[in-house]
Amino acid sequence: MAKVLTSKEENYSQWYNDLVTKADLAENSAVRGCMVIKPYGYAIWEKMQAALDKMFKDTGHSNAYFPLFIPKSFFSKEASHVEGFAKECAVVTHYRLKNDENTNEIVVDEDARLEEELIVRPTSETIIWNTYKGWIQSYRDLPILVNQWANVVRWEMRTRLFLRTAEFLWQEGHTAHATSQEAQEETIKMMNVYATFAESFMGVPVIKGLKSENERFAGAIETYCIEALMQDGKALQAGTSHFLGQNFAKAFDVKYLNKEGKQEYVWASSWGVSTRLMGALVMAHSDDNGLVLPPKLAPTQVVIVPIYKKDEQLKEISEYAHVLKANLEKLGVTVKYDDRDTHKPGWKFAEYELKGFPVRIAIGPRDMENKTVEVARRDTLEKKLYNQSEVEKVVVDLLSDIQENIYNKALRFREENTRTADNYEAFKDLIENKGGFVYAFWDGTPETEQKIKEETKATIRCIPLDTEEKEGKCVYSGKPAKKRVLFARAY
RNA sequence: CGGGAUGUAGCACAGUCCGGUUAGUGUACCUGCUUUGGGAGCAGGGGGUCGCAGGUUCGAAUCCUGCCAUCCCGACCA
Repeated sequence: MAKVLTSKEENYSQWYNDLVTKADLAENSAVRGCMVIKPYGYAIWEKMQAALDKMFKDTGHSNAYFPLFIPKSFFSKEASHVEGFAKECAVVTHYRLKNDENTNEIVVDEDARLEEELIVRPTSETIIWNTYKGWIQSYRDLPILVNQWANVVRWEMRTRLFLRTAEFLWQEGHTAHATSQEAQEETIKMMNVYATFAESFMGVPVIKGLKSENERFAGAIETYCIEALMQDGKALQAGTSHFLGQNFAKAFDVKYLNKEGKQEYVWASSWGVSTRLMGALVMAHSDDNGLVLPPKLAPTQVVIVPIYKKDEQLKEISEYAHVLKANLEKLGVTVKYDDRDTHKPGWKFAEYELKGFPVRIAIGPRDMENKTVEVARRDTLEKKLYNQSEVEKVVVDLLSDIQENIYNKALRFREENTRTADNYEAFKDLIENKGGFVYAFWDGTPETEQKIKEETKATIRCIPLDTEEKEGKCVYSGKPAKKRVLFARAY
């Protein structure tokens, strides 16, 4: 198992020191759990953004931007929504500072108190629906298919780097529809977009399903999700898509005139994924040598490292390396040629493995003599010699092979760690001693789910969409149950 | 906010129990020479409010009191 993100010591290891660091905001306060995303980490996020953004555009969505601040009154209009988020909100109360004459320190100017407090968005449903009210009059104005790339703040009691930070980057889609069916189709469509992204870009297999009532988004009728399994046997919610019904339309009085000339409330969906996905990427694929990035999301796919003793050797190698780099770039491959003289080849090998570069090409005097190069792949750490005449093709093929291989490896891991429990003793044993996903019958009540959570720390990750209904007995209560649901301990 | 642990150089730690030279090790950093096919070697060098405040003492990183912070486990959660 990879050493990443499993304990304190390892949390601060170099594994993700390249990606992120904790922000040192205050010496003496409750401010915690903020992260600085370093350039290399941000480059990965940009790759994710680009791929997701294209998928959103391809499904008819446009980007827009809404305010960071939400008036408290907007926030409290949807009852279960405000209840769900109330305990984790940052609140703006003042708009000015002043110099204190006595202490000569900068203090909050009490005269500049806001009449109505502003909430720093933990999610944007309220301010967006308040805005949609003005955009929608007729069925001709629908649907509205909008996405926003933004930061949000959730003042969690306990944070965890990448997975649950006080401030995080994400995208949130907010759509408005004329019919319930259309909104539900949108909800499922976006869940599928997320699943496709996770599997074909991140190389992380996911289970698609519905959240139980306990785990549902505050304000949603149904929450769809994708659940992934990390290498330490814990589950991670990787993305959610909510069918909001008419809850927000009613709260913000968003009605449209239908073809029959009748006023009707608008139907809604919202969906989001966050920088948590970077945590998923790290935890799903890393090994003891560091990150393993899927080629489709690696900021740089290939690194070329020259090996030389004399300057003339470097000059000769560099001439070839530049040609190789240009050839690969023509084929759409991103390449870095690292001819720094400040580090030795062995140091560079270790460094690029730590950073997860999918392919490394080493070229030395011996290669120049034999017209070969050494190609190493990150996922298996295999090294092979190839003729210089065939390298370009080899690399292109290798990149798609790596992409496929790391997905298959993660899929195999998930299959090996997915089990079924038919009684509570077996269930507890699996959760406690094996980890991973456990399928078990559930009677469908929140009470049972809560009891199981209290006793085992396992929660229902989702009610999977692709498993058949069949008669069974709840693993906890023994009452009749219709379906096996997916349990796991989760992040 | 409860339970536990920890705070010593950029990072990782030893020293604390049992007070006593100039606070140490690894790594990172700087200089020089030799090196370069898997994180080089040697020599020299810079870097410390020992978390903060108070107390005990001839003398405190070490003992006492208070405070602060961090991490892990819970409650909360993308």
